[in-house]
Amino acid sequence: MAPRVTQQRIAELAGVSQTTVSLVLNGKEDSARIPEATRQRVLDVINETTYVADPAARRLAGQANNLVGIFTYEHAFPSETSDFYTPLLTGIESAAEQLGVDLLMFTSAPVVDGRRKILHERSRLRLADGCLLLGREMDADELQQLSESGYPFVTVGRRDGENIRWVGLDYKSASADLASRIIEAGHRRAVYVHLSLNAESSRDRADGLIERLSSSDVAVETAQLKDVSVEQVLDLVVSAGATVLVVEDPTEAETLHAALRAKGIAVPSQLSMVVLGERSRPQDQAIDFTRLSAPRIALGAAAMALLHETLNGVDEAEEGLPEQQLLPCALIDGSTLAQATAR
Amino acid sequence: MAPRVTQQRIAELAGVSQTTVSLVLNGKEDSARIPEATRQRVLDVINETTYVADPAARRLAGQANNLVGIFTYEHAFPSETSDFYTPLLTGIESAAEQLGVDLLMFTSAPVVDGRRKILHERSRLRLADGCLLLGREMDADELQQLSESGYPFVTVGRRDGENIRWVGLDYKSASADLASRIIEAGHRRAVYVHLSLNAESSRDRADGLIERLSSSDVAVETAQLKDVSVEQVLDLVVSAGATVLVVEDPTEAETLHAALRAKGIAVPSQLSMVVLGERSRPQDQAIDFTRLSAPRIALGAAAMALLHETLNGVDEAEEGLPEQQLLPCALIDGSTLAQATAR
DNA sequence: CTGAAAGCGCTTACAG
DNA sequence: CTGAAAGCGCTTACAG
Repeated sequence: MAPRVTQQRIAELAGVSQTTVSLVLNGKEDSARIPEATRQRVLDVINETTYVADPAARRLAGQANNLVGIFTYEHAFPSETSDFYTPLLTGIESAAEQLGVDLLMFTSAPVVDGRRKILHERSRLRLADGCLLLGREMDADELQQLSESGYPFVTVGRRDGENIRWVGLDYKSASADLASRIIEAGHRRAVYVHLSLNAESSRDRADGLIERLSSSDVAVETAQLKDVSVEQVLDLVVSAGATVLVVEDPTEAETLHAALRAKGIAVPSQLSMVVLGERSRPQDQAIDFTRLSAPRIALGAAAMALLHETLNGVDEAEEGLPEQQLLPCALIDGSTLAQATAR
Repeated sequence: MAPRVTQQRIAELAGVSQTTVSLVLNGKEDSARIPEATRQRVLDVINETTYVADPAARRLAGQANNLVGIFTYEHAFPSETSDFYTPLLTGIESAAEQLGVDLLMFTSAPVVDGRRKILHERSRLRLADGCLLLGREMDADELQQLSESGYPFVTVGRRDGENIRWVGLDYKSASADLASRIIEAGHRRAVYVHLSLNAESSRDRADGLIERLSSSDVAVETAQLKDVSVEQVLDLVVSAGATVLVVEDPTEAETLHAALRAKGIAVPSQLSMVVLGERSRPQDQAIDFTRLSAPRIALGAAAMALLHETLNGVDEAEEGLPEQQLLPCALIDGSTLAQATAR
């Protein structure tokens, strides 16, 4: 392998000192004013050699190196999770491009039980200036520890816990609004199929939905597909006398919709369905559910912007971003919520 | 921000020198043998403080960077291109994880006319040990220049040009094999709808298909949907008297299939269809085309492995990987290729 | 067995 | 205007 090009080498080629090269690269306008001729000579050599300052050395010497880490608790790219991560990464990528930062994906973090550990013996988090944390569920202790270490990070999604910067989605309000529509349509009994409530995003949805429904005395039975079968969910719908089935996860919603069809139960004429999320690619939206639509691309971009501000300070003209921010979700009418009818 | 915990600090707490701490952390068994008692005392302090060695400093002191760059010519994550990049990134990610390297996505490269330039003024390519290049079409000059600079890189996909390391897919053989099936089914006239032939992958498919068909005197008319409308393609099929429509891109194939259905032309009873690719997610495979299936996840992983070997040398026990390698594609029978019938 | 010291490639006061 | 030098937190010969 060719020996690494260093500032020292650039300096020799340009006939200046290593300090001058560094100054040309990072020179604040006010500090040392290098004559245009010298400056140009150095820049020419740099271009010829495609030299780039060693990020590790820069960092050690106390510089930000425009490297933002991305830590995903699960594999980021497999298709099973791509619905979750892809839109977030889309937003992050476009914001990163605009801000001129590169993205460091921490793929080397060991995966234990299908999840990555942030803080492990060989954690390389500090190679990046700061880090974006993505995942449905995060370990609160680990987050707290990271926060106390002073390492700058922003989580994508609301998190419980003190002093953590995040940008999340206002699932609670949107779920409550959907509950209102259910109430207005005259439904009195509902079944709610949700994911693990270990995730803040799932708790927020459950809270918003159930609080609102309960306040109007709508009865809600809940279940997790992790624990019970599709069959059992349908049985629950029948035994509870529910006229509306609310489902958190859009993929599970499609599974349930197919099962209902197979059983000859028509949606929404015999049973209404409301979904608290949607598939990430419009063309994959098989059924036009009455649902909430989360701005996940915007979420990724907003998280990136907040981290960038945390690292580089507030832009002069701008106001500072809030350290914790909830983005509103849209409601999609869809065609699966009908007036309640006696069953 | 809390002051960073350093080896110096650990050393003070454990009552040893900084060197000893370092030795405890990285000590090769054979070099310095530290007594178990000292060792344990140091480890205890490290555990209490959750100390992690600064990777930047480690790197500077001569430890491997373990950073592999990913350069995509277009945005990597938007859903329009996700079918293309996602499976590749899946393979890259899992290989990276296994090899213990992190991934540096060059999102800061300026996008000009929807494509990124590799070599620009502030190229940060050298942040990474080496780089994987992804994209349907690449600028041959740019590639050559990069190659001459001595920077280690591997392209995902076969490339024309000297001395370039790549892992590609054997589209040519697979397309020829599909052509053989078309011939065996008795077809004498075909229409081929392809993408821009600027890409090696498209040229390989066209070559394999057309050479084989021509060798059996099967007539082939070609068209690009970029240039002509769906309507015009259907007209071409009719005017050419084709009994089989071959399509390179699976998404375009679906569009054409829908147009045929709308026109009342049944596939395959009235017109056979063969596709030289497939959607990346099985569940998105709307129609069971007779097609070729490219191992794109394996492709990503193989490219990563080749780059890693380029950077770190050949593993002792192993044989070296070839610098240029074509992976075989599978043929899927599907249900859209039938015996030719007079029209 | 253990520590002082050089050096990795940078940035940034500080002197000329 | 320009460069010598200290220092960032490590690893690793090299001396005790």
